[in-house]
Amino acid sequence: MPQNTDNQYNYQSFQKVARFSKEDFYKQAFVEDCNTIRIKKEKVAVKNLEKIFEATFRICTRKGFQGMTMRDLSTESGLSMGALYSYFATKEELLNTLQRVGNSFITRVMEECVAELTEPLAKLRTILRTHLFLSEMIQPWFFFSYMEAKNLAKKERENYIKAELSTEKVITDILVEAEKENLLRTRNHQIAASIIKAMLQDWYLKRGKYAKRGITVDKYADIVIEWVEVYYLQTD
Amino acid sequence: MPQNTDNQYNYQSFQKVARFSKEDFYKQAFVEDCNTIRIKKEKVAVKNLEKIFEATFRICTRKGFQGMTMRDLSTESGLSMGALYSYFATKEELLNTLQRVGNSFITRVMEECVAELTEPLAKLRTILRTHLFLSEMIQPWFFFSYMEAKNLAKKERENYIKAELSTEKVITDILVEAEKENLLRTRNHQIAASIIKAMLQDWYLKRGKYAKRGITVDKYADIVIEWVEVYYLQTD
DNA sequence: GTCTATACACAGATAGAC
DNA sequence: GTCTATCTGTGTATAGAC
Repeated sequence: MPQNTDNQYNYQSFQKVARFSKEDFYKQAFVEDCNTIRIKKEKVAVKNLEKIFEATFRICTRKGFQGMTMRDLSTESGLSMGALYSYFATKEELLNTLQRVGNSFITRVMEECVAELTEPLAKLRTILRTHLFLSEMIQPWFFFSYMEAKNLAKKERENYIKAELSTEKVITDILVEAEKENLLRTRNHQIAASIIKAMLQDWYLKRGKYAKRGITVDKYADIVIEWVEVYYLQTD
Repeated sequence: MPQNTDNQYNYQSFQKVARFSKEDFYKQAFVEDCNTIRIKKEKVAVKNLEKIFEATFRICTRKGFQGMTMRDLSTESGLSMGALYSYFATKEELLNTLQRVGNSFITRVMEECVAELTEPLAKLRTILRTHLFLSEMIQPWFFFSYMEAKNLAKKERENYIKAELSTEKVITDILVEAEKENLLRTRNHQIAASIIKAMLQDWYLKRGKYAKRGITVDKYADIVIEWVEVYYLQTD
């Protein structure tokens, strides 16, 4: 992971220095599911999983998972109906796989990003930036995951909620820690964390709007951090 | 409309003093669509529209509009399949109607709420509170509208986006006006408005979370306004 | 104005050839 | 490992009785 001594930590360095990329996402999908996937050649499977996932995101952005038919997916991915079903048992299974793979990918990256940091404010800034950079890198996944969470089966939906709250908890904990070291004002940190979370989510939910206005992810990160700092560093 | 000389403006007074309520929502739906609705007795129609809309919200919160079948809707609303189809021509038409009615209702209320106010900061606070109170009163509609916007036909989807941006524009304009009168710091008001919009949306998108934590809409309004004021009134 | 019964299109899923 | 052809259930929508 990058040594995030702050200023030089931007989206470009995140992509370069980090030990992961979009491709790892699909490789991880294969490794996690290779027992249920009928195709055994890793190279073939990873390539097709990428086609399937990307096609799913494209279609679902327009009409949602329930609105996507397997024939849509077949056309858009370039695989036949039969081929599709050798990568997952049912349509619902595809949804579960997508959610699970994304969540474990994100959890891993978020944990790695602050592993070497100790100073609370640096940690806070890094967490916020990393979350935004991640949601920039795999925006379609974040959007999809948010929009389709309600269609998950019970067990998988619980996982989703756990992951949601865990991000918020990470932020809350850092805020509490920073206040203890007198680096921040006294505030209701849990509430603040959920407001901050809302700002982070807006990035991947309204990606098109920000793109149209020429706001890059680095710019947006600066904006969020500015709001947080003004809120927490303001002197009366 | 209430004379919103601020402090006493809360959710209770919003409901009491305002010239509208949840019931008006359904009445408006009938008036707007009475030419396509085959049922001519207003009392019957309004009562059934309420059943249909409420059932739609309940089902779609769980499985989305595409996931809802007409049989689901028939069961949940207590009307037969045949009866349902005398209120709208197709399933898609139901979606369009819901979006349209909600949008015009909201537009009307938001315009009325600041009609008698001139002081920019009072206007700002009132706009923010009113938006939150509205999304509290018809939360299921806000949630539904946000989640299903992508399923709309072209024309109706354009309307949705227009309405979205219009809220943001109203906030931006007030911020610009307030800065001109030296009531606020110089900031990028359009960006600020979109951050504020994200906070407002979080209320209806994460209603359950806030309820679980005992945060009322009045409390949440105070929180949002605090963030905005700290951001805009802070002195260097 | 509301119901039941039904048409018929299209969805998810699979078998078996290549 | 991938394809085409096909089965079967379920979806939207309507006709016509009450």
